[in-house]
Amino acid sequence: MAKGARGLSIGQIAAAAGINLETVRYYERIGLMPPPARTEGGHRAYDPAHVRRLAFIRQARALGFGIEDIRTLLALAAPGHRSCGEVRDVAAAHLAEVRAKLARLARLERILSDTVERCSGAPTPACPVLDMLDAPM
Amino acid sequence: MAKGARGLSIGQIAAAAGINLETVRYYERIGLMPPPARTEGGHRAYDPAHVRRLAFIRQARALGFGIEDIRTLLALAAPGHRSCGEVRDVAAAHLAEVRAKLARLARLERILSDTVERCSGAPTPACPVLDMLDAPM
DNA sequence: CTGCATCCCGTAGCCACTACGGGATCAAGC
DNA sequence: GCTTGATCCCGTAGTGGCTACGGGATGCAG
Repeated sequence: MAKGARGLSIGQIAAAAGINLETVRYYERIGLMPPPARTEGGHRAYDPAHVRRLAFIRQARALGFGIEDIRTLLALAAPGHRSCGEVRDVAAAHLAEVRAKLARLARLERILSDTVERCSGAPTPACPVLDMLDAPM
Repeated sequence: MAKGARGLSIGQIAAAAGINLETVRYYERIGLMPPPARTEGGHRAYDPAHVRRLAFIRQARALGFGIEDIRTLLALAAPGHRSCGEVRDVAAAHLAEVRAKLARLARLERILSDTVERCSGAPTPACPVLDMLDAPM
């Protein structure tokens, strides 16, 4: 064996991908990361393909994709299977969810902001926040 | 006993407040709702004060307040303890969190929307979505 | 070869519910 | 009074996506 047979430790790929070490083990448990080779002593030994996959997962998580979506995306990203249409469908569905959450949060922001502002403003006798919570939407 | 000693069933207050029945029992388990009186057979018998409290909780949840915040708000809303300043602090802190989430979601929306749009547009050879997931932020 | 960093694994906790299941109780109709 | 069907009882487990903990085994530098 000349050299390259060693592989990266879990701590190393975790650091490389900017992911918590325990999260990497979690991804393996749920089948999102394939089980890597092991050293004689039982420690995980990863290769660069694992790092790329982990970076892909991190990126997808950062964009808010759920684990199941990522599972699908990883399958669709496999070489020879690059069906951009299906990928777009997954991304578009996720985008729709993001937009729904965005709209809901914007509504909340408006209500809370209005109410809190009224709180610091005019010297009303009652508490605007509590009033809002007592009144039905 | 003339009449009013009966009380509402859990199903009735749940429906009245628009909350899942099992959620009401959950709120009682975690101490957010006080334990109501019981019938001889052990069924919960609520009074109107419970309904008001539950409506308050529902409103606060709809505005995105967490359970611990609601616990605080309920204490601050107790008669004789109406300190609007503290209430405003809780609401303002929550508003800040909402704004942070909003900003993050807006970023995601922009990225996803740009990428998905590029997908349906020009006849590029590769998949823009997968490209984005492969590339670091 | 010693010492310390790292890694092993399983389990439990987080939040705010939701679901399930087998039995008890309630209210209304006859 | 009795039957029937709706409702309610309680405890437990599952959801998503991790994160934390603990006690022991390994890896590697000096």
